[in-house]
Amino acid sequence: MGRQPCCDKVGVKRGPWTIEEDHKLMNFILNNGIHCWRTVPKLAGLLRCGKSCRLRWINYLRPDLKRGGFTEMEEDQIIQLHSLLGNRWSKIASHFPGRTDNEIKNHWNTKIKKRLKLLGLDPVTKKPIERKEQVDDEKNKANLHPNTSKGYEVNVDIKSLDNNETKEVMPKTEGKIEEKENKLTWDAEVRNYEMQTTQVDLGSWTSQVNNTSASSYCSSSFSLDDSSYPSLGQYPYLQGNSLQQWLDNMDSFLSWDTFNLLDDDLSLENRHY
DNA sequence: AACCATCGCAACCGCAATCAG
DNA sequence: CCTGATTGCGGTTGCGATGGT
Repeated sequence: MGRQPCCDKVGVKRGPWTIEEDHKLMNFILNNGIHCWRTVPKLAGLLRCGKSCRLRWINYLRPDLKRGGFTEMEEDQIIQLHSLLGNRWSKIASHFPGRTDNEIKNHWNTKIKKRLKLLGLDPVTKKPIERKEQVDDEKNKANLHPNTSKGYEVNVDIKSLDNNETKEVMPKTEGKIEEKENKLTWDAEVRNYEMQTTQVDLGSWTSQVNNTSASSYCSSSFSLDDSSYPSLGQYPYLQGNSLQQWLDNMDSFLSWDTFNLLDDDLSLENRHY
């Protein structure tokens, strides 16, 4: 089945967002919630496509975003999760409240990969690079995975982490991971990892994510009249502040330190939008 | 000072998954 | 169940910032 473009690109603005546009989008979402991304730009008075609005909100405007560099602990956790999950950035990001998949992906590509290489480790296998090359040679000989030119994402090897036999992660370009067949094993694998992880209370985090009440403001299907949909009051750190106050602060929101300070005091709710 | 290379990150693109009629 | 619409995701690109020559 073919796919329509998300919007007709005629008359749709592209490129970097202006502060004015950000204000409009934020104002709209905080007042009305997200009913349907496709209608958001029209209702908010923006010449953007819904997809662009969604991305802007998720990656930049959401109040619960944690800005600032990744700590070494976070990096280590990303590396561990990546060895389990591969390039499934959204899954990885779900373990980092306030972080976006885009942010983690960028950080991985620009920093962590380099860091691992400096340590003489292959970013994918976390094994010494020499050994990886050997493996590649063997693959070439066997004429496997012609798409390796696509990059590192095709070689996720989590077998080395566990003796179970079913959790092989296939490259996306070769077809989607056999998620359904392997789902139970996969979930168990991730749970196992989470139980082993002591740096972050992943258990409570995932339970938050699974908690239906917590998911209420993350739902993408609510009506504009529905009191359960995301609104200003759903963001704990905004309670007590007027929308105008917050928007005023946003005049200088390129400096996100304000949010980071708030983040220190308030535990953030889950972040699936 | 001017130019070039590299880096970092926001934003875009296209596909797959999911939803709704 | 089928089909079209919408959302979510991961890969990639574009560009401003920064550093080096």
